Amino acid sequence: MDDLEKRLRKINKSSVIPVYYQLARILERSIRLGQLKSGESLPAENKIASICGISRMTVRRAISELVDLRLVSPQKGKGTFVTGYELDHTVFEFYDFFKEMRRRGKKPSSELVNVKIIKAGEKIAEKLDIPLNTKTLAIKLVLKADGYPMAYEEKYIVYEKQNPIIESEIRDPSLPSLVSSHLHKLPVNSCRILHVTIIDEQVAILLNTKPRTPAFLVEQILYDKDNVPIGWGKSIYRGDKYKLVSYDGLNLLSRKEGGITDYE
Amino acid sequence: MDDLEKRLRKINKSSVIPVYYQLARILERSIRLGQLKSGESLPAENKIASICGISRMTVRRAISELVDLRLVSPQKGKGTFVTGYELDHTVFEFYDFFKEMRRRGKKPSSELVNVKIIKAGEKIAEKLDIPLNTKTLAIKLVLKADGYPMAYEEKYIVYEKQNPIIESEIRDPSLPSLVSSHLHKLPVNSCRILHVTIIDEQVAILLNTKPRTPAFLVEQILYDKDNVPIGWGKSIYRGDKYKLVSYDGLNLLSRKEGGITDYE
DNA sequence: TAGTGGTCTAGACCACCTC
DNA sequence: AGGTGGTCTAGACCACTAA
Repeated sequence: MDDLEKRLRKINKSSVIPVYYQLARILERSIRLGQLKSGESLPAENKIASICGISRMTVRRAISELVDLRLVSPQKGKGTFVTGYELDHTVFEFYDFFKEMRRRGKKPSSELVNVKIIKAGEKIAEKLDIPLNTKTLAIKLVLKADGYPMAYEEKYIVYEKQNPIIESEIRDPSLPSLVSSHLHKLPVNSCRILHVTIIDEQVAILLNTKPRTPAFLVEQILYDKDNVPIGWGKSIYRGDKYKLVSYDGLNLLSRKEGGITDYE
Repeated sequence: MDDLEKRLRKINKSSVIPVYYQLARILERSIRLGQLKSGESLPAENKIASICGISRMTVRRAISELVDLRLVSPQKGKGTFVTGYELDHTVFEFYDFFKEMRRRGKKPSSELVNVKIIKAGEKIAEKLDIPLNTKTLAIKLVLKADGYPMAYEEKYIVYEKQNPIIESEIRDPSLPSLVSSHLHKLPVNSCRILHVTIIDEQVAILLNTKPRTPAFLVEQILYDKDNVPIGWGKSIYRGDKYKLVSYDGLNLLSRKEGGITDYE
């Protein structure tokens, strides 16, 4: 408590480092190192402001960073309280295949397995909330990084015959861009579901791997602004080539969250 | 452009809904519905302020929400620009087993498979960065929800003989709390890795499932404030009972990110 | 030089909570 | 009534960018 006050007084108002940033780091350290314990409250905003000799708005800016980090939660009329220890809450970021590969410095490409106009079967009809046998554009792709097969993807969108199918768009593995270019409807909401699955024999051949190995399955449903489903896709990522990584904690360098990375 | 101005003028300063919130939603809609396109810039902060008749600080508060949503990225001296279409960036939240089950309204429990002091083998020695054969506390658990086995967990921490092992702490499936109670060292950083795997025969028996079915494998490494590893654990979650769900997009109700959910 | 975003101030009023 | 966080203002100075 008293200890914290000492540290608060060390804030350097004429530093190039912003005051709100210095303050946020002081408070973050105090919490993460256990000097401010879960359930305790921070000093009042006005008190911090007067201790540090800064404006209350600057204090609030610092505290809002701690709120974003879920270290602290303010309660109107009462105070700002340190929340429970948060190393057991993790966030995994997940990017589209092309973005992810570019991020990793690898060259993404896609190979068309086939494109068909099909009549919606039970599963597709349910996912897209359309009648059975509605004409549906079905696209199957193998996704590669530096020419090496990494993932397999199936995408389904309702077919509009007036719109030609452009191959370059089909090969782009982003369902949102495909949907918006074919349907001229904007996907505004998206739901993604991450499952585990086992690679079957057909996909194993396409991915040049053994059947019955485990894999990530990412399902994506896109909705327009009226929450009508307009596209559905599933992607199978080789389990031997992917993992999702996430870092949490004090050190700034490791705060950056990871995404899919090589698994070796 | 002109259209946006019209909407900006509609802001109601005497509403119970905060001005910054109204403004953030107007800008968010304009971006998500494609009226403000990727690469375009928002009106300058001062301009928005004068159009709406509000303070620049309030405008900044609104824009900072869009930054958090990754819809927009401000550039010093130039302007604030709409970023690329972001339905292809997903965040999966992941909670500890106990927290997750309570969130779902199920009663979590754990069953000890065994607790041993072992000599670190190659794998553990490498993960914890300790010499081979160092005494290590090894804990194996089955995690249950409403009595039904859902996950299997192994945890390893360096053994300190002066600290007794308390069963209630062992059964708590949170590695951070286990480490801090046994070692009296605070875990300050955490690294989690999400893999896919296949359940082997021994685990299949414990989880009352068939062997060779797919599962999530979550690895966690904990570090103290000097970035020395102080605990390692792996958890295997039944692939038929888990999925990670995430919603993105315009609608407020669906903005809330999902976690692990039942898979039926 | 003019315009932009980044930081910061010193107030203000409010709703909420506790006493 | 007094303290707390939530919102908002009307300025200010700065560093950066572009013409």
